[in-house]
Amino acid sequence: MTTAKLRPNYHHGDLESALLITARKFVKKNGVESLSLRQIAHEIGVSPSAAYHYYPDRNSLLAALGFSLFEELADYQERELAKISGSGSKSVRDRYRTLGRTYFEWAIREPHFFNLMFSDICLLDKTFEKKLEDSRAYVNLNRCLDELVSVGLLDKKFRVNTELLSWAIVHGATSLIVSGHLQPEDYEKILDSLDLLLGIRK
Amino acid sequence: MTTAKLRPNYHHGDLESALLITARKFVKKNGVESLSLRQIAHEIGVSPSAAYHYYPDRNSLLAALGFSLFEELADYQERELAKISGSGSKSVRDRYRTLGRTYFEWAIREPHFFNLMFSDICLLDKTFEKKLEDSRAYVNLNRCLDELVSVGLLDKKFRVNTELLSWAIVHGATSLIVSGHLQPEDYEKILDSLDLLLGIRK
DNA sequence: TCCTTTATCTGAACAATGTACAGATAATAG
DNA sequence: CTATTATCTGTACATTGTTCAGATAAAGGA
Repeated sequence: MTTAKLRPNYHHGDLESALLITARKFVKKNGVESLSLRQIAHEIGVSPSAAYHYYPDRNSLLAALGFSLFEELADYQERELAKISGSGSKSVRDRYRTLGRTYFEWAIREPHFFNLMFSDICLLDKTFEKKLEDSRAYVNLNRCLDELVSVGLLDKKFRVNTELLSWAIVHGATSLIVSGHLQPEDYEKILDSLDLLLGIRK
Repeated sequence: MTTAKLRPNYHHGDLESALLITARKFVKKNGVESLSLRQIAHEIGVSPSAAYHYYPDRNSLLAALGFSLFEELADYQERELAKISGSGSKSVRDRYRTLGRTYFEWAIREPHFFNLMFSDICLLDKTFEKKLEDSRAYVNLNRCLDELVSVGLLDKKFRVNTELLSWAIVHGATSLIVSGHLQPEDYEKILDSLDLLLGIRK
């Protein structure tokens, strides 16, 4: 505490990130629907309308949170990737699997986060405009697929939109499981089915 | 009109389905978030609390709507399937493609419906308990894959969880496009990428 | 040091919402 | 014709997102 204040939160100091952190806590526990700006303000110790100095409305705060969650996911993926050393064909294959597995595990662990990230709240947000090509997760996936080619596990002539296909499969399996239409054990089944079709033995 | 009434909606006659139909209209236009029980009641010409005789709360009405939308999707798919006659390898292949294409087109045309169907509002609903195996769309997919085998387009030994894989790919592509992370034209790219890997020429 | 300006937050207000509940009303059965 | 039951009303309450005029503290200039 730098200075003693009569009203410690009148000038909070970093209300913007406090809002984000508290919003994250609420969404993590009970999902997007349950998030209340007033409850957040109350928890921080600030008036109901204080948030409007930083976010024009409730959805803008949620969109900002959604954007930061993509960064969190990429962080997690990169931490897990770092555990796999080497550049041999086995390591590259491991890294490719890890990208999918971490995506899935993240979503299972934090389904409310996953739902926010792909909800229409985040759809039209300016923050997302730079989009895909700059997204770290997407860059990592493309790099990994290129490594699969250079290591001989994927023929170069088949490397056409494989990043889109990979994402669609992993995201589709994950989404169907998070939404309760498939079971968690189906994730492996789906990947195994693909491997079988592609003639890859485990 | 069977009988002239002083208050035509006091005993509405079929309020339950009127609620569903009106809820459908609201969700179709502006999505789940915007749905208001009071607006629905007002549009039907009934008091704000009338709905509670049929649905315990707002989410229950939405879940019932979600369930009916799966039926609608299956209806649409079956109408499109019926346009393809014959049982030759070309017709079977067409039918398989049609199942995916209709899923995708339905979602693009009615993104708010798609979002509701796979939201957690529908997650814990009793109506969904019979689940997958009874779902007409899922039955149709399995039947189509079996036809692919019997017609020689898919080796029997590769027919392991291919219904899960097919659903994951189509659903994943669709979900990423509906949520704005991919573009509509990426749907074909994803399917083409898979065909390329599987050695299927168009 | 004092005064002005600017950024930040308050507090009261408003309309809309989901939901609960006691009672009114109409259809139905005896 | 009457009693019963299903269906809907009307009122009420707490909560929410959002607005806006004004209070407060910090920063900058003299």
